[in-house]
Amino acid sequence: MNNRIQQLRKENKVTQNELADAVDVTRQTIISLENGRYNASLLLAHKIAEYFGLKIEDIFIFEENDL
Amino acid sequence: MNNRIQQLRKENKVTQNELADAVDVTRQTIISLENGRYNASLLLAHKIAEYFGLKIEDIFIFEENDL
DNA sequence: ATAAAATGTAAAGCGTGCTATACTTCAAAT
DNA sequence: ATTTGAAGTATAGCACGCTTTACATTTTAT
Repeated sequence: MNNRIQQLRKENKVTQNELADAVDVTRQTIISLENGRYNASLLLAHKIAEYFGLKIEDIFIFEENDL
Repeated sequence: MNNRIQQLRKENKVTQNELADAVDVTRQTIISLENGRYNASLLLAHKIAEYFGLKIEDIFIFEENDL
């Protein structure tokens, strides 16, 4: 599963630290999400979507391989 | 976090088994989700939303307590 | 009333989301 | 040139999503 977190972060000029604090996780979690090491939990996905004022499906990209 | 899975399932006359098969998890997983024992993963939430033709946020209800 | 289908409970085990800590690399600013 | 901030890597450890198996209860249909 891919996501647009890094892109949105840069568009909004937000650092990993700021985003991490805003959604209440560590910076490592944001790094790992951006670099595709694992998927967000539903709750974290929701917090991130809310932070950017978007829907979950607008940020997280579900592909065939995710089946 | 609450969800409308059971409600949607009954409205659409779908059994737990049918839904479980459709989204490729076990029946126990559906039961546990409906009874609030844990939250779905982002991927499972997406599959369930897709199954019912809805957005994730239309099915999973995020509350203040989920902070 | 009885059989079958649907829903539920319990518990052990595995993989992964997330934390915590520590160290590294690169870019920007002074 | 050196400091500072932002981004990255690595690793050990805990919590939870999900599976598996087995059994119990409730609902539906005949």
